[in-house]
Amino acid sequence: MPGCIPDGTNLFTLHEVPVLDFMRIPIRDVTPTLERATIAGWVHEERDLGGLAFFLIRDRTGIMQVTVPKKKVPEEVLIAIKEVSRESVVRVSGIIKATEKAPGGRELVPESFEILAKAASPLPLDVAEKVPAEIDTRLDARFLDVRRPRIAAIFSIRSRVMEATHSFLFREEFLQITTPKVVAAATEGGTELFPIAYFEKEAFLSQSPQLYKQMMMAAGCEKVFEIGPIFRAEEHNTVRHLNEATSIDVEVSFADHNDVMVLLERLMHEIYSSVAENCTAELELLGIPNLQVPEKSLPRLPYAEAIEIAARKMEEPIAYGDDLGTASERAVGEEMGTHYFITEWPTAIRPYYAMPSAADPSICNAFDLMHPKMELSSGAQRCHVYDQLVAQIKSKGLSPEGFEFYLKPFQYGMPPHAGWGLGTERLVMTMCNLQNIREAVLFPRDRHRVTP
RNA sequence: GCCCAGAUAGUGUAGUGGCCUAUCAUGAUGCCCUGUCACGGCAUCGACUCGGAUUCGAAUUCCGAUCUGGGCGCCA
Repeated sequence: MPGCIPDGTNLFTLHEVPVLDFMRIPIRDVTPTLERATIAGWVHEERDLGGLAFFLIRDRTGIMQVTVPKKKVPEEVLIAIKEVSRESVVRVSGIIKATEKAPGGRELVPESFEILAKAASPLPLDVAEKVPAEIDTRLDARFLDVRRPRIAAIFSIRSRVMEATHSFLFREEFLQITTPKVVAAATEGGTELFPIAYFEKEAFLSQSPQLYKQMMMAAGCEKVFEIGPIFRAEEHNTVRHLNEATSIDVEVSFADHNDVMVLLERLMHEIYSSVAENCTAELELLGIPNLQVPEKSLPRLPYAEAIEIAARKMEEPIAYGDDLGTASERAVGEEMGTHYFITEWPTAIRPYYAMPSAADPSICNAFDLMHPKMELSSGAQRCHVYDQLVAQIKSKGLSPEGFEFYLKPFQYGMPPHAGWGLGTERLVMTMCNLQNIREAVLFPRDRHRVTP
């Protein structure tokens, strides 16, 4: 069978797609030992030397050279290679030749060269990366941008991050849930919400699944997770904020902050290990040949000590009770040199739902997971005692009436619980050493961008 | 929300009042080339965000608009 290799690795035969016309071998699987092959992909580069022309054909699995000795190929092939443009989709069949002169030690000499879809020119950006493109140009033509192997590698890694997360949490017997993204009111207060038109009612896009996760604790589910979008209507303009982000959210019953910190550091270790093991080619493309896997156990840095470090290393004064700004985060991160937790936060600067410490109610059982360059996750043991929660809402200057649907489960048997939310984009960004968080999302939503 | 910066061929850039019918690279088109791999050579094509002002003269200075990038706050 032409176009099929002996072990049946062909993608299409594997899935028994009856369109035999498209039978082709993934480029990665074209070895010098094959006699003939059909490949399909995009024209990455062309080099015409006169009597001899070279085409680099790229599919998802790799790039290989098609060599055209013009005097030795059919007339139709000559017509096609004259007509074809860069980034057109082609299907090429012919003889495989082992040769040291070609990348990968093999080349394809075509007997047929079909143009399946011609690409217009000029291209909105240079896929072969001879000329760089700015992030804005790239996002406008994201489909072309992602054709670049280096960019595709980011999303391959992101996919692996999500797979590792699922697999870890399922192994830990978590229940995967999905909760509404259209909500009636603020869940945490503070951050701005996107209002939406919802028939005759007022509604918003959800900024966090937090309250729903907590309700699932009252529902007796004990261990739940959700990976989904969160929306924040802040008009920030930075390389580490998005208005739509993907949150990995976890909530666990009969657990405190220490338990879920252990869960989080184990997850981080597992994600990094999985990427290091399964994404070697992608990491190589991104210039990270040796991905540093964080230790299974990460340092716990009490907030008070973080403030001390920041105060020592920074020009500007900072005192206990202040929020850690960007500069102080970096100063502390530099000192720590690894992922770490900031623990024992003052109750005054954390949300109403954080559980105050039994030993000292002025600090609470909240924590942040930090990468040396930025915050990745925040979490806490939640307050599960109804009267105490109402009191805390009031002490933050909020009105309990606005939290009726949230408070109700706390009156009918809410177990003690704790959880966290982890920013997927920030995780991928820091892991891949990306300079802009928009690199870590296919179609970012920022202050100015709603398309594509 | 506050602050800073920027906008020149499809893409990435040079340019600081006349030397700009605008530089370089990449690209596209045509010609030459049988081992390229950032192929090479020759020729051609293609741009100053918009509006106003200053000036003999503006890509360049000023004002306004539009669009964009970034810093801070806050956060994932």
